[in-house]
Amino acid sequence: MSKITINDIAKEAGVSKTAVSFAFNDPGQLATTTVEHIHAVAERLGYSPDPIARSMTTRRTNALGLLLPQDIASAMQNPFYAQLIRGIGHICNDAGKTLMIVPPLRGSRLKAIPHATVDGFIVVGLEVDRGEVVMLRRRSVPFVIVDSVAPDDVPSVNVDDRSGARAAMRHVLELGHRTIGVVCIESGKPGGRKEYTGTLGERLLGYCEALDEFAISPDDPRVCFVEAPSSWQGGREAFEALWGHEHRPTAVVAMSDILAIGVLETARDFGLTLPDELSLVGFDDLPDARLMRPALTTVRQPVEEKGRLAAELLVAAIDGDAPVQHRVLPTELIVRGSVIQIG
Amino acid sequence: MSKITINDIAKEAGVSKTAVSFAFNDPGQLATTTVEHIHAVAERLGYSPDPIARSMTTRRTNALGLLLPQDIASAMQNPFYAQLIRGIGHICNDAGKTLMIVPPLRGSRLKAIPHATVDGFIVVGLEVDRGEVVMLRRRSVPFVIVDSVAPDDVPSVNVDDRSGARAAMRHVLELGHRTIGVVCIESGKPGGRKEYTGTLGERLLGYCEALDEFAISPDDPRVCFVEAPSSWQGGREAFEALWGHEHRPTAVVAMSDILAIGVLETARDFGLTLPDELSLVGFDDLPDARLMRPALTTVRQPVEEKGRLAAELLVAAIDGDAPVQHRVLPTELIVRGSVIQIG
DNA sequence: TTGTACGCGTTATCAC
DNA sequence: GTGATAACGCGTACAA
Repeated sequence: MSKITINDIAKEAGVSKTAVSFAFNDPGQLATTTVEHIHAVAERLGYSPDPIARSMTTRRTNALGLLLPQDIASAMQNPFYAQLIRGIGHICNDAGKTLMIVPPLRGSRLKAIPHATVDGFIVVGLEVDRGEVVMLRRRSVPFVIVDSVAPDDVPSVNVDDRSGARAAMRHVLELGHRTIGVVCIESGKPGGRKEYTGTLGERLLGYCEALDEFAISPDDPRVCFVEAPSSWQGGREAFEALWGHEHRPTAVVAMSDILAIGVLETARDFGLTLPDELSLVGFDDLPDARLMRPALTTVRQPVEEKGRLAAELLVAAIDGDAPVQHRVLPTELIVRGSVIQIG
Repeated sequence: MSKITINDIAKEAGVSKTAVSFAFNDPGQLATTTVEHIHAVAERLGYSPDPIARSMTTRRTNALGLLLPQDIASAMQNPFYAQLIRGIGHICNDAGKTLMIVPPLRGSRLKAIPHATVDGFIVVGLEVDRGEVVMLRRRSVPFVIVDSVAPDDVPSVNVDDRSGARAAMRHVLELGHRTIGVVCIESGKPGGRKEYTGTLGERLLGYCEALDEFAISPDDPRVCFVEAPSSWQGGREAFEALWGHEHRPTAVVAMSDILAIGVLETARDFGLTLPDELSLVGFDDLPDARLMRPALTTVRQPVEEKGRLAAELLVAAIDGDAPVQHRVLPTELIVRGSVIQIG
């Protein structure tokens, strides 16, 4: 029994394809008895309209795409994405959409873009070369950029990373720390942190501004920058690098909570007691941050709100009524127990 | 500048549609110069093949569907899904697939199934009535069932919930606890836990078997069952219910870690010290379980492996070479610090 | 209610 | 060996 199509139903019910279509999509156009008859036949034969064929003419899939910068497994390890997806999910729910997670295809986002059957994309972690933007334009589907500066005609959602980062570093400095490890998120680009742009650049700038307020140069030997992928494992690597460094830090400032968590766990493995022997501040305010012991002092960014807003803008763009918006959401330092006064 | 189609390219390049199609999909069929010419034109005009039109003929979307029992936002609050998705993600990565998250549409999974443009579904949290199975058959796409008993001809992945649950309850009993709160996952069905089937039923059975080993009836007044949705919030409700109960438990056994976490946090809000004043055991072994203080004693189920396996089976089914498999993965009690000896 | 054109590619089959 | 012609997939939309 191969696939039942609308033709099978039309034939069996003795009506036209159009009638069958109406019976499912706009029953008001047909006599009640006809509708019932068609439904009965469809039921009996086990007919279900092919969603692809439908999309072909409606030009709609009712799916939003989330274009990831990395494979799904890595992304899902980072609670940031779970939260972002939650935000997007609220809108999917309201708007009756599904969510397609689109990872790079054979290592390339450019390859992934042309294949996804979605009505539009939410793009996170845009790289500096921005080939994606070109490719997305080519697809001629709407898209929304998250956590990167966007072209004027492309909606975007960002947070005030710089202020948040500045507040985090300032807090550490105010509590007397001067030997500080800074864990940066690896950009994947050559040039390292000198070439940071977008979110990473803003956070780095914020850190440096705070250091500057305390008359500390980023090149001061007591301030040690390391880079690591934003993951638990990355945090482990970062701690190991910092701990092997000439000046062991009294405080670690991390660009993400997941990094901070990795640092914390590894520090513990090394026999350290926190926060007594090492202070720690993160960025993101994941749900875990509140649960950890010590509870993590961190910078809250409204990740869920970010997802929600991005999805809203995307749905609006898909529906056509889209005054392009560039939104910047606030960040906030959340002081918990992971940074102590010293000196 | 409306949408560029294959016809535009063919016309502009002075070739047939076929040639353009070949240039993209099977360049070997064409002379090198022709291919280059076509690519140049496509580049200049900004052509990108429409994935829907392509799917129309290939009958492939290269998307796996994950059919959720609840809306995306709720699901993503539960780390179980993040982990499951990680597992699926590994296979998506290897097989070059995307992952479509399909929540109920207007409250109904049955409505969601016909609309998703996917090559197959992974179905979690199947309800007892199983209308989904009928609808999925109608769609005539392959599907794999996770965490429910499946028809013989449908692949499935389950874990040995009963043994795990039995081990958890036995552990609590062995350490001397006799006044016990059991937090069950709400099935959403009338009849409550008496009507549990599948995963929930197995876990409940496991608990009861362990109680039986200690000659305790499930109806013993010292054993108090409550039901709550499997979420942080559900854990809160559960604790409040248990704490208002006549016999305040010395130990709480929860059907999921996320419930246990909610219980723990709420207990803390009530001023309790854990594990001294309340022992706690979960189920799942989420990453958080290890991080919490006290670290959570729980039953590990290989969630990620479950996702991976389900995706593997689905991909195999899609590709047609599918000897139907019913897999049951093992569970294991992980003893950490959240249950103490009493009496 | 129906007939029919149409959407946008893919893939035989066929001609040069 | 290269490339074109035309049928096909499965619904929807518009005129009749």
